[in-house]
Amino acid sequence: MSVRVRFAPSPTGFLHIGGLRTALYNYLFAKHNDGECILRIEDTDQTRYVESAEKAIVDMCRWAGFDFDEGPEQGGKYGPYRQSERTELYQTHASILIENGEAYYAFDTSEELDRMRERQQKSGLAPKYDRTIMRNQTTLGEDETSRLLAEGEPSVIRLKVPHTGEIRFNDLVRGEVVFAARDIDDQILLKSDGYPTYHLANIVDDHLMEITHVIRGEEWLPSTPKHCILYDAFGWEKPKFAHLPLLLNPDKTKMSKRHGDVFVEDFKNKGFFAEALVNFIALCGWNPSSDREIFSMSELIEYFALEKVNKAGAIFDYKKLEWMNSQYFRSYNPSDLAPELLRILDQYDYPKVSAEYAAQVIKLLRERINFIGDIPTFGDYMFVAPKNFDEEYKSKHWQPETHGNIAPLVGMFESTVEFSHQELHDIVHAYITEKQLALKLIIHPLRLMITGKQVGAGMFETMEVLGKKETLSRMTAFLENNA
RNA sequence: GCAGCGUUCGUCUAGCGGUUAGGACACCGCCCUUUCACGGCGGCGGCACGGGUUCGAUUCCCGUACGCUGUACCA
Repeated sequence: MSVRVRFAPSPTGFLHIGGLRTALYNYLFAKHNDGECILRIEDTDQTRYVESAEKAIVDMCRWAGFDFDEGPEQGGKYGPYRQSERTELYQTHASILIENGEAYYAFDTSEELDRMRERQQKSGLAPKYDRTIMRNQTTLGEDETSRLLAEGEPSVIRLKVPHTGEIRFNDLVRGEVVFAARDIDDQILLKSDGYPTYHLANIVDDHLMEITHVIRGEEWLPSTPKHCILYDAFGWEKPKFAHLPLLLNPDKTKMSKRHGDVFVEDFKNKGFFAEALVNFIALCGWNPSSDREIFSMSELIEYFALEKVNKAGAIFDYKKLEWMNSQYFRSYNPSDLAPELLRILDQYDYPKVSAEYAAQVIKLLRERINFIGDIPTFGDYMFVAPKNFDEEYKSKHWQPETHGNIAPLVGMFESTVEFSHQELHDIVHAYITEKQLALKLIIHPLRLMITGKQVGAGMFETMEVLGKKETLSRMTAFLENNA
């Protein structure tokens, strides 16, 4: 049987980075096994529904470099892929459970439930629906239940959990997991608004869509026994389960907005490359037992194995992500990145530059920064002549005799043919040899005059990219006004 | 509270009874050098604790501690 997995997000907002990792692991597992990865939208909570969320989720997965084989957009023979379009399915399946005696109607109001939980907590008991004292099919009897239903009394359908023995299942990440049946709650399956809860919808859909492996976050581990009971109640075969470790904040709590960026959009906007982000989150909780850090998507697919997924949660190390981004930054062809730099440059007041020039600037500066988006600020002087000059740098390297040492160079640079870094290098070295000067007496003043800053790429390379005209104009202007 | 899960350098991790406990990020130092980086070299730094099992435990078992998640007519 072919592998079929699903990513089943709830469309309540932007895609969380942890959600992206869950989706990615599902995708990697599916592709590693030549199987299908399905997108299913779990929009059964009307109160939390966000219109644009579904598109945002799909867009971010595409940006990250993967897509789904079936889903609301692609379609497929197991559709529809939005749970809100499958409500009848859940209702008929809930009815089957009622008829089998595996589920029952309940009429309790939320106030009554609150009071029940309060009482239980006061007496030190775990809050749990007490089937024997509440207003439901078992306490009210069949006649009364039918009467209330006929009258349109608001009702829900609850799972009749067999409260003896234990529920055990094998988790592909954690091994055998055991729960005592007595601790499992009579979960609501169908809400009074007619929509299913996650638990019912999830099981019905996974079964009908022939999902073979349920790969989801660890937060679902405690409700998995309920799902097992449901599969049994329907008489269905269970899929294999794999619960992924959580992505954590630095304080080890579940990664959340309080501690900074958590949405994929945030990382995209911040300027991270999709490949770097994917590479990084793939390695948060999984490792192919290698000393390598950099993996392409196809390599991730090739090596991915659920057996190698870690059990413990992983703190999201932003610094390491930045490092990884810098690795990708340096590996790309500058020309391919030029259009993106041009787009970023549009937000600044600099004169327009060509794509070729942009590529040269990328090549020149990328080893010094982590983000392509840092270029306009770190390398502002590549786009506009400096207005301010680093005071500390100037006082350190511009001495009374510096003007005299530098001035002759203007003419020499003027007479170059190519203005290449090699040519500039040769000229300067010949000059300092003849004048018996240390290179630093020339190179730092040049950097100051031309860039205004004390940090940057190699000076001759910088001058070459800037070009003869611009370089000389900055030098003469500085000599006249600031020296 | 109850339940489940988890615990190797600060962080991500390798390890699946015998290793000088390996790599990466971060940090520190040195080298290179035209500043800053990159790169190279080196350093710092870890098996939560206590019992077993075993000739031998980071590794297997049981406790303890700590942490996390769950405990909704949310997913």
